[in-house]
Amino acid sequence: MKFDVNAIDKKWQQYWKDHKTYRTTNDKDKPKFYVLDMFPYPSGAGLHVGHPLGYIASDIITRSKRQQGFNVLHPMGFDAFGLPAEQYAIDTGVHPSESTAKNTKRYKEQMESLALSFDWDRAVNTSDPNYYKWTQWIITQVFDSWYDNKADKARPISDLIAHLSSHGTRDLAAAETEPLDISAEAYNAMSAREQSEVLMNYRLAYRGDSSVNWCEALGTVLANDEVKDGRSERGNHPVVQRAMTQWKLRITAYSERLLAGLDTVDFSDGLKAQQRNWIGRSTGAQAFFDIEGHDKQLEVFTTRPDTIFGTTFMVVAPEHDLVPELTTPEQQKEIDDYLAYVGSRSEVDRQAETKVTGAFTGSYCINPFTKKRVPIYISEYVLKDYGTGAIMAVPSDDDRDERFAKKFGIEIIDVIDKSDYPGATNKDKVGKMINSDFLNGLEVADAIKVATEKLVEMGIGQGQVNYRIRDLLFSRQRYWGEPWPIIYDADDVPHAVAPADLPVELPPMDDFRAVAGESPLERATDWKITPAGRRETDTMPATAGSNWYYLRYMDPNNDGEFVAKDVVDYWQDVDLYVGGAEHAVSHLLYSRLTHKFLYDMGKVPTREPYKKLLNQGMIGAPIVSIHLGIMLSEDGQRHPVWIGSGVAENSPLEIEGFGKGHLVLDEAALTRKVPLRMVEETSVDNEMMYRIYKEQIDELASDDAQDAAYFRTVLGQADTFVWETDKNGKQYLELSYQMGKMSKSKHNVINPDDICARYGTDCFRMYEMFLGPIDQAKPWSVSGIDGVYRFLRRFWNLFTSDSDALKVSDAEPAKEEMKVLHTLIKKVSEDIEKLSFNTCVSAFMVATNDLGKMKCNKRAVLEPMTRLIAPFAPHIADELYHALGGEGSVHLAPFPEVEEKWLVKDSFTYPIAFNGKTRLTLDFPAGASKEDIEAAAKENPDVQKQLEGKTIRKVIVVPKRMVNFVVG
RNA sequence: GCCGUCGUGGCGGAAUUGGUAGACGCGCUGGAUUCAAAAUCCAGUUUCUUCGGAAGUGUGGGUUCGAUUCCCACCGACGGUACCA
Repeated sequence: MKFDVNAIDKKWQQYWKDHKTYRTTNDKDKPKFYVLDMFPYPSGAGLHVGHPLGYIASDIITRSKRQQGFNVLHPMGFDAFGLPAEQYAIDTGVHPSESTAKNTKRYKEQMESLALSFDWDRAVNTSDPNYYKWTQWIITQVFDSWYDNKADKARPISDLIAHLSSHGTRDLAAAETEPLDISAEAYNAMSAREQSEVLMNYRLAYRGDSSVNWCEALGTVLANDEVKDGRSERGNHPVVQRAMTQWKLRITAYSERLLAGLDTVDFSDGLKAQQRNWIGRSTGAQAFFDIEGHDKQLEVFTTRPDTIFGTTFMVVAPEHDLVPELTTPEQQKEIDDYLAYVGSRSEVDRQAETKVTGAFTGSYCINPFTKKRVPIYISEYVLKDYGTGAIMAVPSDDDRDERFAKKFGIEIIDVIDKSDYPGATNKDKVGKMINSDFLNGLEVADAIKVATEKLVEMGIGQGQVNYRIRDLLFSRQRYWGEPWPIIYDADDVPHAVAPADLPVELPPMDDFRAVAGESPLERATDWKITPAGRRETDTMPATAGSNWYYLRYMDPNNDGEFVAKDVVDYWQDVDLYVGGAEHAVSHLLYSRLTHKFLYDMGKVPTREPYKKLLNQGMIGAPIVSIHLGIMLSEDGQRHPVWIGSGVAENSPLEIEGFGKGHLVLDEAALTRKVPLRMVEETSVDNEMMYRIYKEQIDELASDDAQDAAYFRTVLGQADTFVWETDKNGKQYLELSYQMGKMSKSKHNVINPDDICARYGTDCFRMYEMFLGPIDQAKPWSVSGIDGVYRFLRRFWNLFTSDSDALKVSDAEPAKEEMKVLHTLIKKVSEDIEKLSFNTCVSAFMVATNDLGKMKCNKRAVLEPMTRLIAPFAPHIADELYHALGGEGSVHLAPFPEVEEKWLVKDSFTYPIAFNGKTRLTLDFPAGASKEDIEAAAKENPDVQKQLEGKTIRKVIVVPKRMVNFVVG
């Protein structure tokens, strides 16, 4: 029996594969537990050490639940559609289906070598037609549905058609793009095309005009969450606003339920807050202002109807529909100039500077409360897409309105006396109303109510709730996604493709470059034209496939349904979902939406897809840089040189072959990143340092690794090195470093394969868990992994003799030994439940150290330990379990249960504190009463010494905790 | 600006309901073993100290017999978000 980690890894990985140890059946007799990892997009770079953090954590939960008798669903799959694969294809000419297949294979191999206990027979791939058939089926269901606000659920479109043809829009409370007023007669008299347009106003998947994020470089529109700071999240290309007709999902119909559902799930507060912010619910009032000399009114949304008396001007968005009508001839030029200015500014410009700009239209509104004329301006600071695209401006109580008023010389009327609330800002919504006629003297909260009632009474407004969230843009003009399963007939009326005709497969294409905002599928003419009409050529975004994948794992090979009813009734929902926080809004919000829709359709039994969510923290790595300087030699020559990070400008230098001189650092003294592998991590005077040694560089000549080639290129950029010498006489350069995200371009990616090959998979798994709390960001550092390796070796040594032979005794274990075992079982069981894996590893170390000191080799202690450590170190556990004569795999053996009788203590060690400061400890029997302890403590000579010359004012005794003397 | 998370030795981090701050590991120091090295093992390692002790969990206050933990104010780091009416 040898502690050969690589051989043990290989042996057991093969065993588990051969025996299908992790196969999960839909066995309804056992209690279920569903542990899900966010499935990855399989990129060409493979996994780095940051990825497995979550995978290992969920695997530990999975294995322990399995050992506890649960039927555990723990699947993995691939989010294979999407922009990156397609961009890669365009860059390299490799078809996305090919690169995806290759990367998927690599990911699977890496995951297998990490001993992640997935049931690979249930794997899904979103780009597989057998999978996206059901993605398309779901979207046809969404297309053929509308949202009934009265029933507060989605209903079939046929119900809506029946309603429209018998009652028109009367008594219809539906989620809609815009309010319609159509009689039954009018509806029935419409052409098929016109009726279809009416239905589009209500469908949950609909085609509509709007201003969208257009990315020229990617040739497609993007959803709001795919745009960051006016640039595309993928590729960092500029994004502009453009009016286009696009497919959308009516997520706004579900705003309220998406908010309410957050209270029922176990997600972190931060994540819930992010979703709430994204939905952005705000309560206020709708109000209509008369426009002087016009029939039309200007509609605004305000959260502060109490401040209408302070409204001294109006502002509408530059893109607002009424702008042309409002603009008077005298103001035409000014408005045109301003619109031209706005048009010239990109999203990035607009966000970068928040100058006060605007222009007067020449028109006026009438303030409904004061009856005064208030001028109407246009300005960038009012957004077309929020509220009604128009505001009533109250310069006294809104900072932006105030800045605008000051710039344009508009009157400011104070309407709120905040003197009772020192330090209150406008956002606090507090104070007493002044200069406001019937509102005077009211507190703001009351005034809001009264003012809203007044608006209703006057018939010019009402209370209203507004949301920031927009309908979800669900079209992409790209190739690598699910085609929208829609066919337009001869009248251009869209129809969902019948279930029997799904999937609508992607046509094979070689050139799928997007051209001028047109989907590449437009060019697949044979595919596009069908007997029933022309196909929709837009594809769906990557979220389409990932929105519902957790359901497909339950029943991955079902040809007749996306998931069978009895199966989903058994598995229900995800008990624990593990993944990165970067999906806080997009993926999690959209899959919650899909789930709620399926719930309305009666297809899933639960209201929320994910019960509990765990976000693993990012693992950072040092980005190490080498410094370039110039040596100005005495003869005036300039030589670029590599120097240590600590060498200051003007330091005298002397280099063989270059002569004497001094160091110059200028703009060109760039720092170059170096691959981590070439770098030595050391600690000098307790300071963490990174060094590169001369002897390592000398070795590079014989190394043909990619890193080395890069490094040689870097090193070629200077004439020589200015070496420093350490105490052993070795020459080195000191490097500077900072912590950062792992990325290929920073040369700080650490591949788990390398670590596993060197230390074994079990060591890697335990080390990742040992790094710290799972949900916190932390730096990767190789130092420390040796400690975990040593621990595993010591753990192994408990079972073996010096000559590596199994040496386990059947003798009765001592009480102390059983206490160590059960303390460990208790700690590990509790901490797994708390998702506190780092403390589990510590507990294993403590127990191993203790048993090592006791020289314990009793089977009754060691055998349960193999079952206990199995979720963490699956290979070594199975090896030792079998060595002890275990049958089957340790991973199907019962998880040890704590026996409290071994944990009962006869006595407790009490800290004895004086005025709260602990000075000594004393042992008292476990059953001792407060009085006994106090009396015994007072008699103790050490205590008396502490009490000398002092008066005891009070003695606090907490049994089984501590004793505190309050003295004076 | 707003929302959220987090501040503990040289480093990663631990500390149950408010009850011995620094578990465990790394690193470092000294020692054993060795021809030597690696590996392994043992001891020490918060800071200051007049060697009696004293201080100490970002800063300043508060509650308490007792605060890393609870409350208030502030400072800093990270993540998200932003003319959102």
